[in-house]
Amino acid sequence: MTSSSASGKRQHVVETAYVLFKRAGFHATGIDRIIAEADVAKMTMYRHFPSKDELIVEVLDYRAMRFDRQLARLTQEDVPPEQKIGRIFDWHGRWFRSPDFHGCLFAHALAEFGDPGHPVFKAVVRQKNGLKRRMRSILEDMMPRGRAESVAATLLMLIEGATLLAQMGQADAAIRDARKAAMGIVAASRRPQ
Amino acid sequence: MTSSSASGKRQHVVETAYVLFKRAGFHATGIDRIIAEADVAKMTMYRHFPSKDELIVEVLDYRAMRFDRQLARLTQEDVPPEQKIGRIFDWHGRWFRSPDFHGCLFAHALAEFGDPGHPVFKAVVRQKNGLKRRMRSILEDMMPRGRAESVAATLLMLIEGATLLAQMGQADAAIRDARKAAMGIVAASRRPQ
DNA sequence: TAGGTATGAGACAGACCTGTCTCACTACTA
DNA sequence: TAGTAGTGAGACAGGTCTGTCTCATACCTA
Repeated sequence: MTSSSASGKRQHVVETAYVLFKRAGFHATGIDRIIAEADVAKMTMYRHFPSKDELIVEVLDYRAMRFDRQLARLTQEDVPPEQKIGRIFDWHGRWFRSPDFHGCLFAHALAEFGDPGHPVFKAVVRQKNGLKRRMRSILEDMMPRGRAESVAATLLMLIEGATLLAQMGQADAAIRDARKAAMGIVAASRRPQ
Repeated sequence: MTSSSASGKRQHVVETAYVLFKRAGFHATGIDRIIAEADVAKMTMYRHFPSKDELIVEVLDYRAMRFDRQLARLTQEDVPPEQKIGRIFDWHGRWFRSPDFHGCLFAHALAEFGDPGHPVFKAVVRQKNGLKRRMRSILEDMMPRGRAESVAATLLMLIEGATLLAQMGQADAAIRDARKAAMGIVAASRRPQ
């Protein structure tokens, strides 16, 4: 990490904070810990982010962007909608089995910042709605708009629930059951009524 | 609250802590806040609970017990299994609409205590497995044991996902879609294959 | 060379954290 | 009446928290 890169330090702080927040949570991770791990001066951090809360929002937005990009790449290919949905669930299954899986950072953020007016809360809502919107647009190719919204919400619930069960050590069964239920719901909703 | 009741203070601390944890989270709620709200001396609290972590476990176990009791009462009547499952979802719907709903305290605890070896983590797993077990035993009256386990896990995921969406302000749509999906899955699994 | 920008290092403030300790008080019981 | 258990009030220790401040240093560019 050379100091010449325009905002190298800034991004490095975001990524370091992400890892720490993911492992230990938001309140339990102090600024001192973040700057020590990132090997950055405290003032460097505070010059880029006016407060810890804004750093948290930045971390969440950054991860949401990366997640959305992966999702887009995963579903851009010209395959049937069912298969696209299947790929989303498969992707989650691989995520659950990844070595540093600690549950959903956004769900955790919602747990620690439950005030709907808080910027962190809003960042979480943005991400979850983004995922739902993406699934809905896939489903709209095979069912009416209103039905697609309902089915997308249901799939989102299955994904969120599976993520929670995966964090409790039931990753394999969770993704299997969730995927099966999802495919069943999608198949049952095929065609305009 | 008379001081004569054997463990009146103890239970009062548990219930006060529950309200505060629910609203603000675990790390964000300090001991000082709890004893001030409960109007007890600090030593009174520390004589009953050796540490904050053990108080948290006590709060979770207490809430898990109350929840399980309500669930038992809700499903003891002699009605078809489908109807029992429907009642569980309806109960969650009412919970989502209750004035002081802040999401699932156990899911929040999992977010803040992600270490599988931590007593709080274990308390969460106990509660979630308890809910799953109860649904499984209902389902076993209408489908094979292995199928009941899978369906119960799926219903649990729907409930957890619906709770998260409800916290994000989509309570009505969430419980409607989750209930509908659940009833569909249960109906599709009826009879021993 | 001169100037501007980003950074490093760390002291510092003020608040809050968990947990311990002492001493006095109340209420009940033997 | 004497003793015991539970409690209240608050000081206290030692640590951590967020956020601010100063001063020195490195680097790039004009």
